[in-house]
Amino acid sequence: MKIASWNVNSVRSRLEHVTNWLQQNPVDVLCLQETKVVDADFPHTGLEALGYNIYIYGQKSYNGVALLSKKPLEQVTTGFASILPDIEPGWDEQKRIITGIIDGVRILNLYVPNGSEIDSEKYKYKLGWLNLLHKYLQTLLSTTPNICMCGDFNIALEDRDIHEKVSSIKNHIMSSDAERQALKELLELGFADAFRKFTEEGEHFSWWDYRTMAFSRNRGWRIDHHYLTPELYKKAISCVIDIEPRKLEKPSDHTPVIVEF
Amino acid sequence: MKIASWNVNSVRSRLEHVTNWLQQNPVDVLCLQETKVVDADFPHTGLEALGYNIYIYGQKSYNGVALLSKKPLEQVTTGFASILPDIEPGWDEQKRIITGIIDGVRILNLYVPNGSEIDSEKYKYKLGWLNLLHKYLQTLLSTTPNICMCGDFNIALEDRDIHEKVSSIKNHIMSSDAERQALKELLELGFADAFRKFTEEGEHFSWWDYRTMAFSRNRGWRIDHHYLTPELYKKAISCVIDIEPRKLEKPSDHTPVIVEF
DNA sequence: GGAATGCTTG
DNA sequence: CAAGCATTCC
Repeated sequence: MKIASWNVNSVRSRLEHVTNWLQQNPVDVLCLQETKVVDADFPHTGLEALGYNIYIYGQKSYNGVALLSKKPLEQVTTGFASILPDIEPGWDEQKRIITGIIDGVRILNLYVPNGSEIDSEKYKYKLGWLNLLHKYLQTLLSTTPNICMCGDFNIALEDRDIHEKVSSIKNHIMSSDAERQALKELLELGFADAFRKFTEEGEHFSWWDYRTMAFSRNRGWRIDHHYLTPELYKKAISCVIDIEPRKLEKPSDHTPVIVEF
Repeated sequence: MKIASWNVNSVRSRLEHVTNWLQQNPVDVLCLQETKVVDADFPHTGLEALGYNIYIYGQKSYNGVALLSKKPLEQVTTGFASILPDIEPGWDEQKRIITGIIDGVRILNLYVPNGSEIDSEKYKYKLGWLNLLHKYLQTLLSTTPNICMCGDFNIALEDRDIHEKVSSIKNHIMSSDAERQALKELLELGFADAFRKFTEEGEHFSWWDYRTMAFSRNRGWRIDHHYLTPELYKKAISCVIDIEPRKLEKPSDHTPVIVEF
């Protein structure tokens, strides 16, 4: 089974890239982030024509996630509150989580907040969001032990996940201690990085800023991840970053990552 | 010699259409209107690669005209004031006129004001502008008797230049009596419509509103013209509208018109 | 840098 | 409907 994750930075702007990529890469499930569209306006046509079932959780302008799956997914739920009914309302105003089950495997598609700048309000929101995700995962694990948690984490866990020029900067957003610590604590629930099962060296990235020719200089960050529970991690046979879509005209700033197990 | 006129509705948005069209249609001179760009930002590259000399008279956001010519043009001048130094300042704030000479023929490239609505301030500006153009032409004719005056006139001179659905409406902008009269008075200086030398029937248009599917219904207007002084008119061997560019993705609302003499 | 919104123009 | 602009976000 192949599960891909791709922050498309507007599914409507990227529709042709996504459909072309799926024709070349007919993965079982594609997890999209930053769809930036309300559900009523999601571009079903074209994706459904390729044989995908579509599950969406979107909003206007920002955020938004979607699951595309060849086989219908079971138990699709969106937001935190469906799993954690007692949380403060407001946490689901930003549409960032969608999950469903395929062949007994829970696919969890995340768009973790970016955080803007260290110590900003958005940074605090990011840490609070990750804290809530911790509880959310505990609940999920109690019923579905096999989870593929993937998406745009907006966190590079290690310095080798960041290009040389920036990996030395202390406390950059997406690599600050508090964010990394919060992510590590999630992973200690029993998740391992599929990409690092197969590739130890650095200079492999999934996101390059649009500015300052970051892509042509390969000044990127690996912030899109697939984290697998033990049984799935054991079964994983590959995890690759496909940088081709980043080379196209008007690309997303992210490129797809694909795990196979 | 082939002289084309094309209101491109932003030369930056239409750059690929223009370069592709010029490769298929290597005219001697291409007159562009509504370039919508300041001279510093005009996209020289690509057009110069096709072997064109570029003469521009642009402004931010609105209007703007340009001449592209295989051979260098002589005596290129822009605006009214270069020819009519005594006019009130202000008439050249909107960049709508550029002219130059090739093989003894003066090419005059115009973007006549649209006028918005009958009796509006913009309508009065249009009539004032045409009145000034009259004086401008008298001066030009005294030194260069062979003139190809072309561009977007924003006037359909006769009812056969407008699709059936609208040609009955009295006093529509672009076909009101005062505009037509102003244009006729210009032509009485000694200009004739190159297109009508070869084609008598209606239903030939050069502009279709983006709205209401005007192009697919062929609800257009013929408002882009080549008006020739007698000797050139005699020499004219064709004048055609090329509707192909209007069929492309993200087209201009106008399409090129080409005269050959 | 690119996509979103809301604005103005044609 | 499709340009432009200014603004916000990442």
